[in-house]
Amino acid sequence: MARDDLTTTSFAVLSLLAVRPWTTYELAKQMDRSVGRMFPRAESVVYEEPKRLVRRGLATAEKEYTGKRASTVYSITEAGRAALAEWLDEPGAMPSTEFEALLKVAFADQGSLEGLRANLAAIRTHAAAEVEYSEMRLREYEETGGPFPDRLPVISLAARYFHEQALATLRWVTWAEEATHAWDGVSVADGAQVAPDAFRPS
Amino acid sequence: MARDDLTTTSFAVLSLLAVRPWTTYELAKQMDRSVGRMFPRAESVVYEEPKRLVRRGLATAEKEYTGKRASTVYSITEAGRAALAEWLDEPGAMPSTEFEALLKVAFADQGSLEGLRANLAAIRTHAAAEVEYSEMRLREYEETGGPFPDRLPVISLAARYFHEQALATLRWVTWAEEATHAWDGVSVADGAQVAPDAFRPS
DNA sequence: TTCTTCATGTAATTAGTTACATGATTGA
DNA sequence: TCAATCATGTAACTAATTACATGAAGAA
Repeated sequence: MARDDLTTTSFAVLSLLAVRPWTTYELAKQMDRSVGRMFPRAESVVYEEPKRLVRRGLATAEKEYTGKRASTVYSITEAGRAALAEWLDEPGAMPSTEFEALLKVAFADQGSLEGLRANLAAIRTHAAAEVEYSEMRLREYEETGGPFPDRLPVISLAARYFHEQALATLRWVTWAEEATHAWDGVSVADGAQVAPDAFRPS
Repeated sequence: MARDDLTTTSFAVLSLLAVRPWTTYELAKQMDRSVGRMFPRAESVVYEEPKRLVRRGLATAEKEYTGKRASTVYSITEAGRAALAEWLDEPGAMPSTEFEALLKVAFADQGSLEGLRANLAAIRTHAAAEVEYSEMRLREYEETGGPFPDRLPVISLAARYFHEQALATLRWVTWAEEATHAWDGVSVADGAQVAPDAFRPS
């Protein structure tokens, strides 16, 4: 008897199913758009999860056809809603971040100044895009209410989190680029200095 | 012939070895203290990596004894420094975050108001601890220069990133708790509202 | 003497990734 | 007719986690 326990990924998919029924294809897109920002998962995983939920009785599958092309629509069951509510009642795991580019910044003194600058530039580009994206989403919510207007109270909480984080990263990288601007090298010996305001954030 | 490619984890360990030689035990501790914040890994992984580096010729191992108790000290080789410098020259991966508690906030309308509040409270506690911790670290760097004073220019860049992020999360959760304070329920029907300033960050 | 820290592993398991493959439908 | 999107998978692989186990040294 294969045990397959429900993971956070399972509940992420179940959460989406609680909003409305979706095909796996739609689910994969939607994971990317919404859930993917707090819990990114590969497409292939998202395709497997609904089946597991069906095996557990938390969802049902229904085949539909567009001409000859088949698609499976998954819906949440009452048992699914109960399991979801139970899961939601327990506080979740705190954030865990992987940030390779920042790791390279922290050990930039073992590399080159160009490497450090290239890394900071890449982070800046990404952060700027994130800010733009999150502001676009906030505008969309404000103007149209988004695809699920009745979910806006909770959605706006999460949306604002991403906006704050993106802004913080952009502020940081702006400061970091300025702080390293005068450097002639990557180590103290070669002309790297601690910024005067490094420990006294303005 | 087993191929074992170097992962970001490998380079994380190699980066530490570039600073000074360490035993696996020290490495595991240090990963937790420094690298672990941008690239968290389980202890057992950290115990395996140095061996892989030795196989690749990027590090050397030397046995030492404290009485009868053996420990292995790993050191970086010239080839190791070269490989590290090469890796540092390429921009690294952008941040990827898993945040289960926020996922629960985003779908709180499928649960209970108590669940949402408990989650926000847990996030607040964690964020406050993070702010405190990062400020303690910043103070330490300012006052003592930290364990590697010559690395301070790059270390202070990373340290300030964590501080900014922690502050941003704390600001957000403070706002979120206030925004949900007047709610009587978790859905619009039950008395959840979009905060007046949800889309206009002050 | 007892607890904590130092010190190093292994075994079992799995969630997840990457890459590939296939074919239908729709719109330009 | 061609590209993009819709729609769904599988195969191979592995990095990583959790949990357990052992024993020495030093401090209280």
